[in-house]
Formats: sequence, C-alpha cells, structure tokens
Amino acid sequence: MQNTYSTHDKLDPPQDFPRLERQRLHDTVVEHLQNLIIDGTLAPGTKLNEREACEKLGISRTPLREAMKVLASEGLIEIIPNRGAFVSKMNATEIRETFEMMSGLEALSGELAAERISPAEIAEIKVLHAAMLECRAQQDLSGYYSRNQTIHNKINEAARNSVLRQTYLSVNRRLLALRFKSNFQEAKWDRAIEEHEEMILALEAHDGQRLSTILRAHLLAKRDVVMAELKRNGDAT
Amino acid sequence: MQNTYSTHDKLDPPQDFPRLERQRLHDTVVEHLQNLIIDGTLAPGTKLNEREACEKLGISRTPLREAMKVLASEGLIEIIPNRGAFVSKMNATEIRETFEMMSGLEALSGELAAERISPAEIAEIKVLHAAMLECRAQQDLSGYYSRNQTIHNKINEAARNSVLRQTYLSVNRRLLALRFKSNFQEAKWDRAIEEHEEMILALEAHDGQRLSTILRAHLLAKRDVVMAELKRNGDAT
DNA sequence: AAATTGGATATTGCATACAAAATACTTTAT
DNA sequence: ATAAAGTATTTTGTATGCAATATCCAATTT
Repeated sequence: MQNTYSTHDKLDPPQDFPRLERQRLHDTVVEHLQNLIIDGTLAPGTKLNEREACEKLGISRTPLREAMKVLASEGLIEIIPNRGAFVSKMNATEIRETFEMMSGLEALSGELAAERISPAEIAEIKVLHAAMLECRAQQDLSGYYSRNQTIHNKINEAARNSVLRQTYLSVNRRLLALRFKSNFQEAKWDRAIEEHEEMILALEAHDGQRLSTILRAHLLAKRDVVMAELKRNGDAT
Repeated sequence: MQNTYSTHDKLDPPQDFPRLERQRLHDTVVEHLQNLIIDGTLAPGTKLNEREACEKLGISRTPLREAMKVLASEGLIEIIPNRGAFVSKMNATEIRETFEMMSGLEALSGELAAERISPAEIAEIKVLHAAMLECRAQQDLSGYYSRNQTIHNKINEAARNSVLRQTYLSVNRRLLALRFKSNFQEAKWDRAIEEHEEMILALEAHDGQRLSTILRAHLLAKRDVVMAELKRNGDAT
C-alpha cells in the first residue's frame, strides 16, 4: 500500500501548495519491516517479538502492532492469535501459487503496456536490456537480476494502472522475500535473454496479445526453474 | 485477508484436534466494516470518526485503529494523517483501472479453472446458470446478480490458487462497494447470458485459453456498461 | 524414567491516558 | 461588518497499563 494518502485537495492556498505530508510512524515501520524481510535479515519463520522489536526500533507497541496488521494483510507475516507474528514461510504449493498469480499480473501488464507505452519508455527499456546483456557476458548474475527486475517494473508502470501496480508490488515483495539465488544454467539464461528480445519487439509493435503471451511464458519458466531447484534442495522454505 | 492464521500444527494430540481459533476483535471489526461499506451503509466519502465508531461497536480505539489500517491497505478506506479515515471515493479513472485489474484476474481464474475444475463443480455452475435464466425470465435483476456473482466466485475457487483468491476477493470488494445498480438494457442482458453459456462450454472442454478470453471480454463489457452509465449520471462516485 | 500437572514467567490483546495536531469558535481590530 | 488572530475544543497519534492467554520449568505421580 505504501502512501495510501489521498490527494486531498479541497481548499489549497493560492498556487496549489503541496500539503506537507508527514510520514506517520506506522507507515515508516511497515516499509522498514518490508525491507528487512525482503533483504533476508528477517528470515522466513522468524518470530517477531513485540517487545524486542519495539526496543530495537525505539518505538512503542501501538504503531508496531498497527504495522504488523498491514504486513499480515499483505501476506508477508502471519499472526497467530495470542502467539505472535512470524515471517511467512511459504511451502512449495504457496510458491507455485504465487508464481502463477505473478504470471497473470505480468500478462495483464504486458497487454496494457503494449497499448500505452511511450517511445521514451521503450528506449529506456532498451538501454536496460543492453546493460543486461553486458552483465550476461560478464557472468554478473546479481547485476543481471537487478536490471531484469527494473525492466519488468517499467513494463508494469507503462500499463498505467495503479490498482495493478499496487498488487504487482505486493505480490512481488513476497517473491523477493524468498531470496532464491537460482544460479541457473547457461542455456536457461540465454533463453531468458531471447525472451526479453521478443518482449521488446512486441512492445515496439504494440502487440499486446503477443507481449502478454511472452511475459506469461517467461514467468512460468522462471517458476519451473525455482520449483526444480526447490525440489533438489528438498527445501520447503 | 480474512483468516490469515496459519494452520499451525506442530504437535497435535492424537487425531488432529482442531485448534479452537478464537476470532480476534480486530478481525471481527475488519469484516464488519467491510460489510458496512459493501452494503452501502457507509457510503463513499463518509468520514469514519474513531470515537463515534468505537462507541457504536462497543470497543476501544486500539482494535478499531488496527482494523482501519488493514482496510486502508485493501483500499476500502483512505487515511489522511491527522485528519481521519474516509470511505474510498473512486473517480472514473480508478473505476476503470479496477475493472481492468478484475478482467485480468478473471482471465487468470478462467485459464486455471478450466484445467482444474471437477465435474461436480461444473454441475453446480450449470444449476446456478439455470437459476439465472429463470431470474432473467422474471426480470429479477438482483436475483440474477447474486447468481452471477456466485458463478464467477466458483470459477475463481476452481482455479485452486489461494493467492489469486485473496486478491480476487479484495478487488471484488472494492467493486461491490461502488453499488452501481446498472439496470441495463435487455440486449446487453441477453448477450451476457450468451457469454455465460460459452463459458460453460469452455469449462466442459477444459479449454483454458477460450474461457480466459471469454471472461476477459465479459468483464470488459461490464466495465463499458458501468462507465457509460457513470457518464450519463455525471456521477464521479 | 517418562509423563502429567501445577504454578511462575513472559507475551499478547485490549483499554486508557497523554501529547500533538487540526478544526471551530470567539474576540478584536480595521 | 469583515477579516485576522488567538484560544478552546475536538480528533488523531503514540505510549503505557492491565488482564487474559500461552509458554516454560519444576515437582509429583505412575
């Protein structure tokens, strides 16, 4: 949800003075905890002790609890009554479900983005794609990942749909929290890059159907890689 | 989010004694307020005064505030810092965006449901469809709506994806909260029923692609009806 | 020795209290 | 009379306190 504040503008002074929006404590806490979960500091299954967390963050229990309710509704943590909050631990089924959901969101993003993307945005994506190729050449996996993530983000933004955007970010956070460092095979890597090239072609042709199909397949392939790796590790993270 | 409680089952006594799950107050409040917003008791734009709401519900501010944070993260209300909470008021753009999002969720539901639905579930849907036809014959619009809603719900459930289900319910709540009583034209009504018949055929054929396409178009048609009605009423609800 | 029970401790859920900010109102000056 | 300013009141944001529930550990029983 992030900044849910409406653009409340009933009686602005002269030239639309942007209302100074102080961040509320509980919102800051939501973002902070999201980051801790995504970057792995708080691993899945970790218990979030209220008193402990309050002391570390230097706040009282009220804003922390409000933040935890929001994180729970996003699915990042689970709250068990009278037992406390735990960082969500996804089993194989839930991971598969989340990827499936994401594939649908990507497909929709693609279809809408193809219609609405600007030439400038396409250019940006091309630059990112080139940088990604460079990373591929230098076997820089994390650099590749970050560019890849940015490209998909930009496509989602180009869909110009804030509801889709919110949900996309929320579901994506859950996937990021898994932190699978799939050092996947060269062949798959090359295939992924090919798919990206097809995406750009579809974007330039403003072919929503095609982009949608590619993105869907692209993500389902990623799901297969992750699920296979999970199986090998016997890891029910 | 509803019951986010995990099926925490580390050490069950002999024959899986179902853990007695007391509802927490704030969860009850979330559901209660959701219902009030959906059934129109709390119209869009209404201010939710904390003290007042507390007195009416007979609870203190803490659980109410926790519930409000969850509702805000779902998009059902908006919280303006130091100003209070208001039932979300969607403008035309946001309504369009929400329908677009819903069309994507319906499409994904359809594709997955076609693969996974059981014969029993198809039979249930057929029964509902028959009841819907009856409502159509008797010009019973609200009866029609409720069956229609149930059918789409069942398709979504048949997709067997809890992440998709959660999001579907959440986005759908926002649409229900709009409470447009589109007493639409006979022609559109008949077309909608035709589309439903095509859906059932696609379901029986387990043709995911086709069902997906139909559902998407079905919802976008609904969007157009609603947007047109909105324009006529000049209503920026 | 294993298991069950009972109490001590810790943690969560809810209510209240206090502080800061926003709104409404009144007073005063032009 | 109108507008501005200052004060009072309301309302929100955060902290703390109390009661209910769960967890842990030791003692007692089989």
